[in-house]
Amino acid sequence: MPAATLSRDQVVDRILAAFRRYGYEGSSLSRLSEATGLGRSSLYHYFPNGKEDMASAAMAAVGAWFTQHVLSTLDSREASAIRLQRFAGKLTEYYANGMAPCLMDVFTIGEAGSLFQQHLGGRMRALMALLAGVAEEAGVDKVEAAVRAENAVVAIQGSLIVSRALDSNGPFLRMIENFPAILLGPQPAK
Amino acid sequence: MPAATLSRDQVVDRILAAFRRYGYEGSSLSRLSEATGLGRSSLYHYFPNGKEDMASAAMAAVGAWFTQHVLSTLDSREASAIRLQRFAGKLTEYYANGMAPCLMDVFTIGEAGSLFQQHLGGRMRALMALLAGVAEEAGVDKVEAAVRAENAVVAIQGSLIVSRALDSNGPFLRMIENFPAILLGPQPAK
DNA sequence: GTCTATACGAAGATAGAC
DNA sequence: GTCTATCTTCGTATAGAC
Repeated sequence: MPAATLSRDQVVDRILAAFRRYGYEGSSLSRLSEATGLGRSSLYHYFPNGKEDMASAAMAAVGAWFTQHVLSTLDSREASAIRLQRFAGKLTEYYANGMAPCLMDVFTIGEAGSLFQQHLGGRMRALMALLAGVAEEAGVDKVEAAVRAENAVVAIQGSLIVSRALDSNGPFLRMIENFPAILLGPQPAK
Repeated sequence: MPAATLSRDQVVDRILAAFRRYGYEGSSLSRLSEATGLGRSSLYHYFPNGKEDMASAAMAAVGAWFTQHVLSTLDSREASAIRLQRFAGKLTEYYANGMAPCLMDVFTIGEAGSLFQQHLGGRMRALMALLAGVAEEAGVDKVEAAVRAENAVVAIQGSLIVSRALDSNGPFLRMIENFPAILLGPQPAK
């Protein structure tokens, strides 16, 4: 019933959603077919190398979305705290308030790990570098900024897992609220 | 070739290792058979309900190991900081210096999520309660102790993911070093 | 581009001999 | 308890018609 004419981008978005939800091995072609409304043959038309191509496309799509909507929030002339707040807001959107898994987590498990580890590592490093940059601009020492950027991505990923395990988005939302302080604070005192 | 006579516990340990490494869907019976050195029939002899039974056994095994070796470190009359340091040491062991995934992460993905979410939630809550208790004993306010316990498990889980994504255990080891401070510190200042 | 059909192996599971 | 054999369904992939 998703029927009719989905653009390729829309197809990839649905594939991405399936991978995030079911993982790489858990996303069978049947599920991907169902998720996109496309028959197997159509899927192979778009992605000649099958599942691996679909996963690559999903990675590329999430990369583009992140760059456009999330990372771009860090690139303005406003105060660091404001930018980080906007950044956190976009994270909240992307992670569906903390209940949607991160592809960087899901794809480090199982076969996908070996297939995409390098790519994932690059993404993670790039994100950390950007966040460290924001902290530095706010006057944080270079070394300390790198530490805090690492703490920030650790907090994002960890809060997603804990939220899923508890089936409650509390941990994620608390992380989001505290997010600017992770990078800028000398300690929010809470 | 692992051949001969593995005890049931040893069998379960190998099954657990496979699940942590390949995830639930990624751990096919073939892989589990190979990992244990047992044929399919033998696996079904030990685990009549197949893969789901194996996963339950793995969860139970990791629970027992954690209780015996990790959680027990929190239960002494020594200073909180000392206990947390020992706790962190055991975590390091369990997570193989940060390079072995956590079952709580892996089993929140895909089908395993629906099968074991409740169990996982209970474990996560129990762990947080214990850690919060240690912080309280050290004089941290009850509400703040709960927040810090949550931050602690978030840091554990997040650092594992970031370490895997970067293919470097740096993030995990830094988290371990800082672990007591997460619960006790008014801020380690770095 | 999408459909139907089909191939083929893998996955999960069971039966029965030993 | 383990082995061989078997069964069924599923997963991945391709061929060829429309």
